[in-house]
Amino acid sequence: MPGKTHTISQLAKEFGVTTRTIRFYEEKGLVTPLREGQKRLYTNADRVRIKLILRGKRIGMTLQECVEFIDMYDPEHNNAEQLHSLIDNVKSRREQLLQQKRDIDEMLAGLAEVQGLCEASLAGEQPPNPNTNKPDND
Amino acid sequence: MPGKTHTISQLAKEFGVTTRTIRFYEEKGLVTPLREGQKRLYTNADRVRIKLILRGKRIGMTLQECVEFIDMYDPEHNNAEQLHSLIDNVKSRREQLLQQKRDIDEMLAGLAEVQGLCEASLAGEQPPNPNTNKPDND
DNA sequence: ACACAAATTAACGTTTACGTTAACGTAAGC
DNA sequence: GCTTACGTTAACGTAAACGTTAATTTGTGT
Repeated sequence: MPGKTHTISQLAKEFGVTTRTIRFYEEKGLVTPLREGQKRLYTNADRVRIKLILRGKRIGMTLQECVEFIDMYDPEHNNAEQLHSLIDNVKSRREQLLQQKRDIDEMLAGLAEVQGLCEASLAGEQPPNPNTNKPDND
Repeated sequence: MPGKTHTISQLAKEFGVTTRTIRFYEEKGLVTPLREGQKRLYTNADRVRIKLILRGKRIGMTLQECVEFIDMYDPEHNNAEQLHSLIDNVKSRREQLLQQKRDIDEMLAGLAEVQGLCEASLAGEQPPNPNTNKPDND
């Protein structure tokens, strides 16, 4: 008993994607909703998978990477070898995520700088000369 | 006098990309290196542009978005209207970056959980039952 | 019974970001 | 003088992630 299920358009609306997108994920094997005749029925687990996919996409992961990420949660990894490789995977993922955070922080700093220049330029009179503030050298 | 310049393969090696990639960025107008006859000469400013492009890509920006980002630093925006729209742009960019940071933090939390399960499973005897820890419901 | 919204499959089109030859010029080292 | 490494343009190929018709089918209200 899958509890409450959702239609494709419910989920599409909830997540701000098209139904085509969700069906595309199914084509790629990312979700496998139940069927009631022709109609797709999405369990809450399906919903969460889609949520995780979209979260991954927001930070630039490919769909394949999203799947790999989600699959880490699955109990398919029983023997020690697979567990070790999974842990390695987790570690490199973490490195990558931490790098992304550094990148984002640098960008945020850059944005703050730009915003400061803009506001100063709007407030004061001197036309801005951002060249001295441009990222030129290391 | 552009100071020290770099060849395409120097930069390719430094950034871990192919020369094709750098030439592709030129095709798209993202960098415009000097020429010495047929050869491309990259100034340090070019180098930094490429660096910023690759940084943007790491967090999932398209090349076009990277350009828009970099262009915020440029002194092309003189009148008030453009400055205001630039500030708006900066603000929405920041929102997006902050969302990405949240996404990353959630993923890091997920990874920590997975790693914990793995290590527990390797240490102890009980086969893991990650179902109770899987992201099932809200 | 009939309209109409919402679901379905199927297939082709599009954009992005390069990879991959091909075919050739140039400069350095031996 | 010959190889080897590195440079060039030009053009075609490709994988990812959908968008976009098109041509039905199904479900719901009246």
